[in-house]
Amino acid sequence: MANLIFSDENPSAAAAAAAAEATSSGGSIFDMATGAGACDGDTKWGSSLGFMDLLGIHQDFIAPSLFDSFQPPPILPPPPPSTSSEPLLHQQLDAKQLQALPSPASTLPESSEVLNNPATPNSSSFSSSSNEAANDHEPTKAEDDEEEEQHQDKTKKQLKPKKKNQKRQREPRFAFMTKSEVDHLDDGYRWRKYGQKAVKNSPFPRSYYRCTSAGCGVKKRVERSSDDPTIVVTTYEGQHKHPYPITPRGSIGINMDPSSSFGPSFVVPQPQYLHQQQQLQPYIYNSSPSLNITSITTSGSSFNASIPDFLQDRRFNTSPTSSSASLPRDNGLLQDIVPTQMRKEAKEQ
DNA sequence: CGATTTTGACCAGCGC
DNA sequence: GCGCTGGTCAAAATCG
Repeated sequence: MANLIFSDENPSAAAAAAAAEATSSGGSIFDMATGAGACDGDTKWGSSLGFMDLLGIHQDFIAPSLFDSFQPPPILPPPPPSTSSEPLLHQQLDAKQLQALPSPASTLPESSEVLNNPATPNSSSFSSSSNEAANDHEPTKAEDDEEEEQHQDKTKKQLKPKKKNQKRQREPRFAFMTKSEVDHLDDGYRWRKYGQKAVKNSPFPRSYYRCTSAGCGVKKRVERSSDDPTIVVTTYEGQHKHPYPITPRGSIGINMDPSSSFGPSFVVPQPQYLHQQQQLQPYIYNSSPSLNITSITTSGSSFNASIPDFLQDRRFNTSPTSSSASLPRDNGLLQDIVPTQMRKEAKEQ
């Protein structure tokens, strides 16, 4: 299996890298999803499966994993399990299996899709950026940035004073791919679209969204893979600092716990809710056609900081088929990194 | 009528 | 320095 580290600030490169790596490894990751009728084949992507479900987030799955060791902050208690609403989930692993995993890099999110037809794997591919995440090691700085950013929002409109001496600091990012017909995945938060740009070498535009909650600077970008239009690459930037929004559509795992406000709080929406929104297919990024793995990759010590709680909290897991035995050990991270040069070459071919 | 989306313009960063 | 590209702004249009 190939863990993919998306180059930090470049989610689009992430997608490209994913594609490139898949290509270079002989089989396209997209082939996996699209081939063989792509899982439920004619599934109505937009009908029911929750976004978080797609991420392999499993409500009642609390097997220990390496992620535990990366979890300083108290995490919100997972919403009540909803077994009936998670048809694609449940491949729980033995805790020992998890702990046997060599590194976070090869620690995989629970792969709900494994439960689907094995011949038609779905998957989601996660990645997190970490350069910027490293900056977050200084919470106060991050907070300052937030305030500054908010302030800028107001001042920009007037004279657009640009920071010249300091590079624009970005929030930690993480990106993942989801097989879906729906561009804008409903993750329970409310987003406002503030821009759209054509993507080079892609017929599909990239959309920019911002969390509508006051003071929350979380952004996300959504674009489709040019290689496989059914693949949506979503990149989150920043972390929500507010409880789950109460939407007209009902409460969704609202985090009412004040203690959670000290840190980023991605609260997992109730599956029931999500199921009403759309049905999406998690897309496993996996360079090995024979495996069915959802991977989450991070790099370095900023691992924790770069991954939103809603991801961390779910104890990402490996699928049975992706046990450590079938995975490269520590070299997984390195060997799977596709040099930019290689990616370019791959694309040119 | 407020919220959201659309869309062209603008700006910063980066590579050449 | 110049051009390209990504990211953002903001006015207008649209939606609910």
